[in-house]
Parts: sequence; C-alpha cells; structure tokens
Amino acid sequence: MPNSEKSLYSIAELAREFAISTRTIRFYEAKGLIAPNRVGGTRVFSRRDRARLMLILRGKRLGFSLREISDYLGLYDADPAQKSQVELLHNLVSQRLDKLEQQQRDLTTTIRELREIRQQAEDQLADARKPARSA
Amino acid sequence: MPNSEKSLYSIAELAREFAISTRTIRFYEAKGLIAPNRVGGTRVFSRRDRARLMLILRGKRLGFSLREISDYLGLYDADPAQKSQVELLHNLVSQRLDKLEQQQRDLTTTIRELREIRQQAEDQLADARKPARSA
DNA sequence: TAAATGGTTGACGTATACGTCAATGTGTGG
DNA sequence: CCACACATTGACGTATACGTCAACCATTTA
Repeated sequence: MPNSEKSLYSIAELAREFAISTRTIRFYEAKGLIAPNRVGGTRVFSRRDRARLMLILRGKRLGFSLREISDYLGLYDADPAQKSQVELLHNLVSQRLDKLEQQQRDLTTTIRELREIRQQAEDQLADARKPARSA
Repeated sequence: MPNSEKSLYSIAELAREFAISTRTIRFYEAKGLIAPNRVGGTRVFSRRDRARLMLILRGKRLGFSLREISDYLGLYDADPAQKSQVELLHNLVSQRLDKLEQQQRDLTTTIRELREIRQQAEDQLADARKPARSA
C-alpha cells in the first residue's frame, strides 16, 4: 500500500497550493530552506519538501525571518548521535520556546484588548438602536 | 495629587528604557506612529506617547509591519461619533482579531511541537546516563 | 570661553524578501 | 515541425526598517 496520496510535486503545483510564487520557492531553496531533487534541471518536490514548505509558511505567519525559520527547521532535522549535540539541540529548542511563549503572552494580551474594543463598539451600536437606560 | 510617576521623557530616555535606538523612534514618528510634542525643536514624550511606543514594540514582537501596527494603533484611537464609523471600527477590529486568532493557533501548534522535540532530547539525555530498560 | 552633552534634520548605505524581466532549455500535442 | 506550456538561471528593481554619518544648534559644566 504505497500511500494513495500524491507524493511528487512540481514547483508550480506547490506555488498554486500555497498561493505563493515560484520565485518565492526558488528563493527559499537559494537560502537553503528546502532542497528538492532535480530531474535534469527541473526541481521535483517530495512530500517531505512540501512539509518543510508548510513549516516555512507557518513560520512566516508567526512573523519570523527566513534566517530564524532556517534555524528552526534545523531543530526538526536534528537526529544527533553525540550527547553534546543533544544538549545543544535542547538548548536551542528551549531558547526558541522562550521566544514563542513570550509571543503567546503578547498575543493573548492583544487579543483580549481588541475583544474589549470590539465589545465597546457592539455596545455603542446597541445603544444607537435603543438609547434609553442611562442610570 | 498630580500622579507621582514621571510623565515626560526625552528621546534618549525612551530609547534606553526599551533598548532601541533614537533613530528608530524618529523613524516611527516619520511614519506617523507617534507624534510627540516639541519644545523648540526638541521632542518631548508624554506618558501616552510612551504607551503608544509600547504598543508598537509589542506589535513588532508579534511580527507585524509598521504599516499594520499603524492601522492597529488607529483602532485604539478611534472614538467615533458616527454610527458608520463605529461599524467600520468593528469590522476592522474583527478582521484583525481573525488574523491574531490564526496566529494563536499557529503558535500553539508550534509550541506543542517544540515541547515534543525538547522532551525527546531530555529522554535521550536520560537514556545516556542510564541506558537500560529497553522493552 | 571652551568643551562636553544631547538634541535636530538630511542624505546615503544596507539586509531582507521577494517581483519582474530576459534569455534559454525541454517535452508534448496538433 | 512548430507552437505552447513549463521549467531554468541571472540580473536588476523595489519596499521595509532601520544604521550611520555629517553638519548643525542649544545647554551646561569645568
């Protein structure tokens, strides 16, 4: 059962699927974020390449630079034999988690504030329809 | 009791407090994100200016562009008399909330994955010290 | 009075993240 | 055979977000 899902993609297919340009995908490759196989000169993307691309785009939605995303992808790749490598990985992951947790706090605060503003706007619209009830 | 807290700041004070450059603060002013008073030519920042700067920096930590942050600050400023303005504000706030909530989902997933990776690293470090217990 | 301190406005430089050609190659259908 | 779709690299252009001078003005302290 060799997995019924499609497992190879052209650059144009991926670009369409994720609503980005082919130029963008080539740029990510030039920056070392993905490394698709080649058939002749033509890039051929595997499911793993596609998964990496999804990680990249999620990183972008979170506001990270390509450099940061590159480091981040390294965290997924690592399969270290050396203890020192495991420790290094652990440190890197922990640092990244600290940043993400700070971001989550910022995000929670911001969402709370905007919900408050939205609520006030809704109250005002309700008052406009039924202006009584002051005291 | 005119509020014991400091209420006026120089550009250098704010730069130091938030670990950014004075150039950055001037740049934000040039982009219309803050509008400090002037005494002669010199900028004098109020507590409100400082609060806005904090909002800007939080927006940056969340990965937003200055343009997006500018729009976002407008949401805080609005105090609309017109019903249509209230509706517009409500729409803008709702749109922004959609983006932030998507970001929060991305963030939650990413944090979960990194915690998993960190856990695996910790397990490996534990195994290295006490390698038995395979089945 | 001279120098240090802190402020100002240009103007130019730079890294990032692509967009936009141009020139070229490759395979497939009519 | 030839057009057309789809791919390639290379080069140049562009918006954003500042950094980095230069040249200048105003206080204040030695």
